[in-house]
Parts: sequence; structure tokens; C-alpha cells
Amino acid sequence: MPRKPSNPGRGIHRETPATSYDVALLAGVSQSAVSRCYTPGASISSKTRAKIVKAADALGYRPNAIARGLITRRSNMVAVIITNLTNMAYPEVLFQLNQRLVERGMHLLLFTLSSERNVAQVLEEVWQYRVDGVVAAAHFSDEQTEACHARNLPVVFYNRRSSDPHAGSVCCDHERGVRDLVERLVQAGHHRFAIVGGPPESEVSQLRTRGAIDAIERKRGLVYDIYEGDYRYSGGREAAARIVSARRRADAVICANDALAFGCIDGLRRDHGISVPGDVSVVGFDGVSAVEWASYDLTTVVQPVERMVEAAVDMLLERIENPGLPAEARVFAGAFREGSSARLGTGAGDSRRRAGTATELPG
Amino acid sequence: MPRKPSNPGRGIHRETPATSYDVALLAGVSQSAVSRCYTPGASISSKTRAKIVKAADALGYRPNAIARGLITRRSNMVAVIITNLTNMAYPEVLFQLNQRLVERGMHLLLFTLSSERNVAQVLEEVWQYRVDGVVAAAHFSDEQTEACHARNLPVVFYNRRSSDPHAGSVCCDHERGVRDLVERLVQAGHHRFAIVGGPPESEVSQLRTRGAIDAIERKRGLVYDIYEGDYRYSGGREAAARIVSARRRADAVICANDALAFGCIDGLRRDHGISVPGDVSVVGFDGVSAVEWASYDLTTVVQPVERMVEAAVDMLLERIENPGLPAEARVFAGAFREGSSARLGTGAGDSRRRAGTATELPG
DNA sequence: CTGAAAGCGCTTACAG
DNA sequence: CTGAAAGCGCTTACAG
Repeated sequence: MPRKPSNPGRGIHRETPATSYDVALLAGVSQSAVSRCYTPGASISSKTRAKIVKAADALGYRPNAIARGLITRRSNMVAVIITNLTNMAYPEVLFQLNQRLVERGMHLLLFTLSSERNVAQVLEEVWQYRVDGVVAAAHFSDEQTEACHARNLPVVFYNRRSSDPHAGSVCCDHERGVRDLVERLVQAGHHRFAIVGGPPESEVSQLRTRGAIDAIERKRGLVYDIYEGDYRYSGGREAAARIVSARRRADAVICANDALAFGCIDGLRRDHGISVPGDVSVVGFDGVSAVEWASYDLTTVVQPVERMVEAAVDMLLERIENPGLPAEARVFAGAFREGSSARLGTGAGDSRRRAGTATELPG
Repeated sequence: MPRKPSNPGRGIHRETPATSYDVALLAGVSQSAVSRCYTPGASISSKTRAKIVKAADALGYRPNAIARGLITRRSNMVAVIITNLTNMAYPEVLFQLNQRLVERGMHLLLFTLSSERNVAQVLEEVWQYRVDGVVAAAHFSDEQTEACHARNLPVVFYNRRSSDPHAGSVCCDHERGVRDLVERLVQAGHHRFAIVGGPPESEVSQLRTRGAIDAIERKRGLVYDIYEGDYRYSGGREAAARIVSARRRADAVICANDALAFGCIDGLRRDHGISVPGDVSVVGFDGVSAVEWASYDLTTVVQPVERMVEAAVDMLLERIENPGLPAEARVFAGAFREGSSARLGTGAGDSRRRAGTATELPG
């Protein structure tokens, strides 16, 4: 027995949106026909289609994506889990992710973590919403990754490596980027390094810090000290104070991200009257937009965000279509950006570099 | 006749998540009982609940939020429509919005606009997803606002005023904030103003620019010129060049947002050797985190993001609960922040202010 | 090409 | 407190 239309009282300010049944009734066709009209590739005559479109317009009908998702088991939603948006590099990533996902007919359900702690809680919600996939810029335990896999929920990590064989990942090659920085600094005669790390629990920070240490230890005659930061401007500025009062003064500071580097530069220059890069070189990592600001003109490694995001979305959607695909890890090299915050002596630097910058190398 | 469980083959790697029916079967209770177990306040004995929880754990069951949304007509999702995340002020807003929404049991479906153009397209998708409400930091036409109202979809605008009586709004008082800036600058003896606007289509920029003009015209003996910007650092820097080459040199620059102000400061100082605030004062608007960076230490108006977001979420959820509530507009005053980018002579400024800043007032 | 029917996984009166 | 049943708004075989 056909159901009754859900909206008997029909007016501009109806209490509930029109359904396919309402449209069918008005168009004088079956509800299935209405459904086919909105299913790409379904067989429907242009005559019927015209009647339906007319009725649908009159009622302001839009297919209910929630109901569709229930029957097709595809919500067309992707959960994006991001540690915190205050990291200056994330807004760009999020924006690009959304653009790419929308292009592919998906939508972005946002989950942010106040601390890396409550991943478990977030995952509960992600599961309840039956998203089709997850892009995670956050750390999962192996059990959590495995639980997603058991639920047939594809996960792609962004800038995190997972030891679990079931999750894909897209990463910037942090080690290589930082090694490149170290080599250029050494080449230019630096040999006393300060490494300003991010939050100790950050995997990315660990990789960058570890990469710097390895690159430094590989050479002879170099020394380094490690300072703890927090990925923020204020942390960099505080680190500058500690660097200045250290018994051996660094001649190059490697910061785990750009925000730390900005703080470090300001701290050195303004709080301690030290010339950057005259006395000390400072480099960062990420390539946020502020690296181009003239007050910093930061020498850094720029993550290829566009390509990384594209890769992450491609990888995820492939695995949504085809759950059998094996996991994959894609690693992208960052691009070296020569600013004027480090004395590299390649002569390829910013033409606005101030006099006194290109001083003679020590030793 | 009871339906068959959808997952006959039960294993860790099942092909489909467990349903309430599966749990009921395993627990030896009815499907309704399972549903009640996950409905706060439903009547269920602790004995039955225990059996269900045990079965649910074994199967990794989570209620399907999509199916629930279909029957309850509440998706517990709020669409957030944001013009573009590259505006430095938005990431913080988005992050706060998500925090607040999650606290209240809602989830955030993100929609970004590449240009203000495709609001129509975004709204189509918003409607299909049956979100419970919309927070929009984007401009809607009256028809669009009205269409949401006709669908019983509450909308709260963030920093946009709507002429439509059906939409709520939360705004910072841009006019008042900028008037405050102008008055303080005039008080300190400035009288030749440069106003650097944002993108002409931005409502916020219009309000701020208009507010500056009004405040200036209200006084005697003041002059001003208007420069077009784009809300970005580069626009501010370019505006600086035009300001410098203008026939009458401004002694105070009012920028429509902080990013423009940063660019303007760098342009004046580094491209043209002009002292800020010695020769020219520069002020911004927003209060992004970089205003505290020592290289800028920007004098600006700080939007009370936390309170504004809280108000927006409260207002929206109230109207989701009670669709009959009348529209409401809440306006928040910004907080003046005295940095060292403007010569205000109040003596209350940054203690790190460099010598030469507090020069004698002209005239 | 078209319609009747079953079913996606839930919630919620309704009886008992 | 509990279960059988209807129904949310769709999609999709299945006949015709």
C-alpha cells in the first residue's frame, strides 16, 4: 500500500522538506521514477524527467543525502581529524582538503583535538557518523588504526607514519628537508647548532629534530644543543633567551617549525640585540605564508601542501572505491626556500638582503 | 516478521558494521531494547542493559547516527560556511566553533567558498545534507536567507549583517572599533589619514572603511585618502608604496585588517625607510595572534572571538530547539590593543617601544 | 522506460 | 520494563 505524503499542508513555510513521494504525487509518477531522476545514469524518459523536475522545482525538493546514505552505505562524508588549528600550517591544509574533497563530491566533517589525548573519543563519533573515510593529522595507536580497518574504514595519515600496515600515509620528507638545511648551513661554515624542537609528543617534531641531529652527527667537528619548544612563536622567543645564555653560543638555530623560527628571530634581534643572520642564522620548516614577510624572510623548507593534499585525497578515495587495495606511503620532498634569515653565502638569496649580512665565514 | 540479521558471517573483519538487530540477536532481546539502551532517559532495566552492553562490545556496535538522523529529523550537524580560510582571522574562529559545537553534541560540516560567488551551489549541498543549522561567515542574498528560513533551517551570520528579518547575527562592532582608533590617533595629533581597505565586496571591510571615513569627517581639519587592498600582507605592502608616493604623505594608516597592517608596516619600513611609528602610525583590526610578534607589535582592535563564537552557537542551538524564536542581532565591542605601531602618546604603550618613537607631535 | 515492493538502521508510539 | 510494528526518505533489484 502506498504511503501517504508526509506533507499534506503545502505552502512556502512548510514544516518539513518535500520528499520524493511528494514530488511523485504532484508529478503524477511513481516515487521510484523521482529517485531515478536524481540518479545519474538511471533509465528515465525525458518526458517523465521534465514532469518531475517541474514538480520538484515547485516544491523545492532536494534528495535527502542522509536517507540516500543509509541505503547506499555511502555518506559521501570524510572525517578530517586535526590536532589543533592553531598550528599555522594547518589552515592551509584544511582549506585545500576541503577543496579537493568537494571537487570529488565528498564533504568534510571536521574533528579537532584539544590534545592528542582524546583520539579515542573522536573515533567513537567518527564511527557513529559512518563517514566513508578518514584523513588524520593526528596520532593513532595501532589498536585505533586496526579498529578502523576492522570497520572497513580507510584511513590516510597526513604527516604521520603509522606502523600499522593497514593505513596509508602522505608525508613530507622531514628528515631529508632538515638534512638539506644542515648541509647548507655547514657548507656556509656554521658549526655550533641549536635545535629548537616542538612539543615532545609531536611525531613531526621528533622526525625533524632527529633528522637534524643525525645530519649534524654525520659530520666532524660540529656541536649542538637541544632546546624544547612548543611549535609556537612564544616558545621560539623563549628558546632564544636560553640560546643566548648558553655557555657556547650557537651560530645556527634549526627550528622545528616556522612559528618557532619567527619567535626565535625576534627574540635574538629584539630581546638580545643579536644580528640575524649576521651573528646567528635561523631556519624553520613548513613554509607558512608569513615566511615571506619582510621582517622575517625566513629560510625554510616548504611543504608541497597542494600535492600532498591531492595525494591524500586520491589515496583515500581510491580505497573507498576499492577496499582491497594495499596500504601505501607516499613521501614528498620539501622545497628549500632561501630567505635572508640564514647566512648561506650562495649569493642566490633575497636581493633585499641587508648590508652586513654576508659577512665573512668564521674558521 | 522479524528481519534477518544483516551480518550472518561474523568475524573481526566483517564487511559491514554491526546493527542494533545483530546486537539484539546476540543479547537475546528485542531490537527496540537495544535502541532504548542508547537513548538517554529511555526505560530499560539494568539487567537488560548489561546484556546489551556485553553483546554490543563483542560486536563493536555503535548506533548509526545517519539512520538515527533520518528518523529523528536531526542530523546533529551544523554547516559552517566560510569564505576562505586564508583570512588569518578565520582559523581561530573555525577552531572555536568546532569546540563549542562538539561540547553541545553537534558536529561541524565544513563548506568553504573560493569566491563569494558560489553560495548558491554550497546551499544546495547544505540542504541535501539536512544539517540542523548554519553558521555563515559569508554573504547571502535575501532570497538565499529566505530560502533557508522557508526550509526551517536556522542561520546565524558571523560578522555579516543580514537585511532579512529571519536570520540571526553575531558581529563585532567594526564602526565603533575603528572610530576608537581614529579618535585615539587624532588625540595624539595625527591628521592626515590613509585608509587601506580590504576587498571591495567584503562587507566587513566596507563597514570598517566606512567607519573610519565617518569618524574622520566628524572632526575638523583632517584629510584622508583611500587605498584599495585585499586583506592580505602583499596588498598592505603595495599600499605602502602608494602611500609613500602620494602628494600628501599620511601620518596615520588605518588598515581594514591586521594582515594589511603587517604588510604596510614592512613596506614603509623596509621598502621605503620610513619609521613606524616615528614617521607614520599604522593600525589594524582583528587581533590575530601575530599582532603580538615583536616585529610588529600592532596597535589594533581585537575581536572577542571566544565570546562571539559562544554567542553564535548559543543563538543557533536555541533556534534549532525552538524554531519559533525571533531573529536576534548581537554586537560585541572589540578591545583596543595598544602596541607600538602607532604613536599615541598615552604612555601606556609597550615598554619595549624603541627610542625615537614618542617624538613631538606636529602642528 | 516504469511502478510496486523490499529494505537501509534506526526511533517511537502502542500494547502488554 | 519489554516487544512487535510502523515509518523516516531514500535506492534498487524485479517484473511488466
